[in-house]
Amino acid sequence: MIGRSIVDINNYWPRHISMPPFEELRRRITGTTIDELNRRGKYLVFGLDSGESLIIHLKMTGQLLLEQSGTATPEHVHTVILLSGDLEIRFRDVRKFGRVYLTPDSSEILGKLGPEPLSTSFTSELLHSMLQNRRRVLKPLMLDQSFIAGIGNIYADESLHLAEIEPHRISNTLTREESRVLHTSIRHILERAIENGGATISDYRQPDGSTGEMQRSFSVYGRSGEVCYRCTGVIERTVLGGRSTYYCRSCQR
DNA sequence: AAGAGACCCTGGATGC
DNA sequence: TGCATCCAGGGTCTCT
Repeated sequence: MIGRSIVDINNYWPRHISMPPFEELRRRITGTTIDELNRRGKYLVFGLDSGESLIIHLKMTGQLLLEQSGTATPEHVHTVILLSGDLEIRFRDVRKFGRVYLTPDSSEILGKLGPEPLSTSFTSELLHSMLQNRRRVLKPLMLDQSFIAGIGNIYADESLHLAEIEPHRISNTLTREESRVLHTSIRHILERAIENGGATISDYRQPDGSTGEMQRSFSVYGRSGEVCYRCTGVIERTVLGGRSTYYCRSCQR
């Protein structure tokens, strides 16, 4: 996509476009060229030669498909960005939770995000001090994108299990050693998830259409009633912060 | 400050 | 087979 110009944009589900209003967004991106592609947390950032950023969040079921114009369009494509060279970016999104933003200042959208967990500046000491400065239930805090950017429900549970830490723990009760282990675990799980092409439970696909394989490596997610791989405990499901939470009561403390 | 619950949506799985 | 209910990888908003 880099180097291609944006010829036009079509939208069939108005709420997909978060800001600005669609016709204004259309006017401002038509004729621009995609200079760079970046990611921040769970947001995809298209840097345009106009200086503006086109930002997309896929939420639960969003997919970006780069395909030739004129080819069969799958169901649930709500926004299409037409590129030079008869290519188009099709934003397919069954549940319609995804969003598109255009802004001259990407910090307007990304400014509230916490640190990138895989960056060198995200150290164990930083995580520990961040945890000490809050008094919140740990698992929902890990899902708070303004605390750390990019951790989702699956990887929060998997990280906590690897770290042998109970998801209901209050953040400022973690010892320095526990913070260190959690830090290592988060990084380990995210790196393995990337290596494995993400987790396909139902909708997620890699850019080439293939499924991810990380779901094969789940230790707790979706395993309620099954035996823990590390001890003799049984994985339980509970709800924390409104989200399914899987953990082993006997080895996560 | 932080937690609970509603809400945004569609579709698949399960139970009766 | 049909219908109701629950659940889902995310995130925002209101109320308390």
